[in-house]
Amino acid sequence: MSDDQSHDPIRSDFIEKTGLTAQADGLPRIAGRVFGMLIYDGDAVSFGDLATKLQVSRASISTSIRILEERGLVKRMTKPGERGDFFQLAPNPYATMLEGIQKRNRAIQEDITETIQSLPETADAVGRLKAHADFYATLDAAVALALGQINSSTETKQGQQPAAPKAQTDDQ
Amino acid sequence: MSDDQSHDPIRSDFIEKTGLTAQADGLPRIAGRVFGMLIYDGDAVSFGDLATKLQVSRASISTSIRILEERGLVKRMTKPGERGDFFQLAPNPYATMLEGIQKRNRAIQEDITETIQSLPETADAVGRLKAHADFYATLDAAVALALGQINSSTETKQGQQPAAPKAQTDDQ
DNA sequence: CGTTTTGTTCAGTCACAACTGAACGAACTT
DNA sequence: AAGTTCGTTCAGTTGTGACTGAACAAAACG
Repeated sequence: MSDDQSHDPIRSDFIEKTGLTAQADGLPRIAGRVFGMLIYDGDAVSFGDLATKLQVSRASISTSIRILEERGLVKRMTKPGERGDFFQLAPNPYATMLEGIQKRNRAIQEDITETIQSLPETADAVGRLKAHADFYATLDAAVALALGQINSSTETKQGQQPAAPKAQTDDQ
Repeated sequence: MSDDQSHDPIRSDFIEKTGLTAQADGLPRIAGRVFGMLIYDGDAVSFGDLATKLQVSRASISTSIRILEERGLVKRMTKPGERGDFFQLAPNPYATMLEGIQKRNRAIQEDITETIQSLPETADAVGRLKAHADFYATLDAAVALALGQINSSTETKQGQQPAAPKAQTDDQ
């Protein structure tokens, strides 16, 4: 076995950093480490391996995986001969992440817009609130652009998987 | 006094939402509420008023203000006749926020790049790590674009303040 | 000068979310 | 059938950070 990565310091470093980044993004750190491990290792990883190699309880793996699935970043699968569940990165996780950011920005922007509308136009807060809303609008435009780029570049690089842009997986 | 905003439900609603948004961004909620109050009320607000109107301890105001100052979002000032400190939004807070995001994204991207470089090119993780780095690069480009837009639009709207684009404040 | 106000700091409290172990149902093995 | 293994769920623990009150130094009052 040429790839017993258990003590690869570069690998564990990367995984740890991914965990911290995720934590700063409001995810549990373990979820970030799972994500990092899936990026680094590439192929489908078994549930048990996640728990063992990351040295955390299976309960933690379960909830972390649930979160990552909810966000559309990870896909659960099975292997023909094998017993348990396996996991790998979802087809286009980065686009999905951007969509999440987009959704959030738009919700905030909407909130501010509603505030403005429920205010008399003469109120002197209106100008500043509009600037605030504009900020999110600009940010949204930028994210939309990034999303376009990422989608087009993945279509080019990988053979085009069906790639349904709306990707309605039957999530619960 | 036509502007006793103490019981304006729209106002407190906005301030509360700003607090929640800030919390999701990793700031203390009270810091977000201070920020929201400064946006809504516009003019310089005294230290005491912040504590009183937001109904929190002065200690909380102190630390929240410190954080907001460190991030360059709020400026401390004094009023000629008055006793204590006053606060108002920094000149271009939204640009500053974007710069913060930019800084973070670039740091992450750099980290990933270093990981890639310390890896043999043959390692099959390299491709996925590059995609990961690409994600942050694309995001960075988009944020840079948004930053450009925001800077140019504020230059247009407000009279142009010196607006030093690099704005080296002696931070912390 | 002494007294009051102002803002910061620090120790302590509190709330909350991450994480764990144990209990559980479901599916597989024998 | 009994016995494993697997993943989820739930109760309990733990760790962390927000927030407060009190103590404090500095400045403004009288």
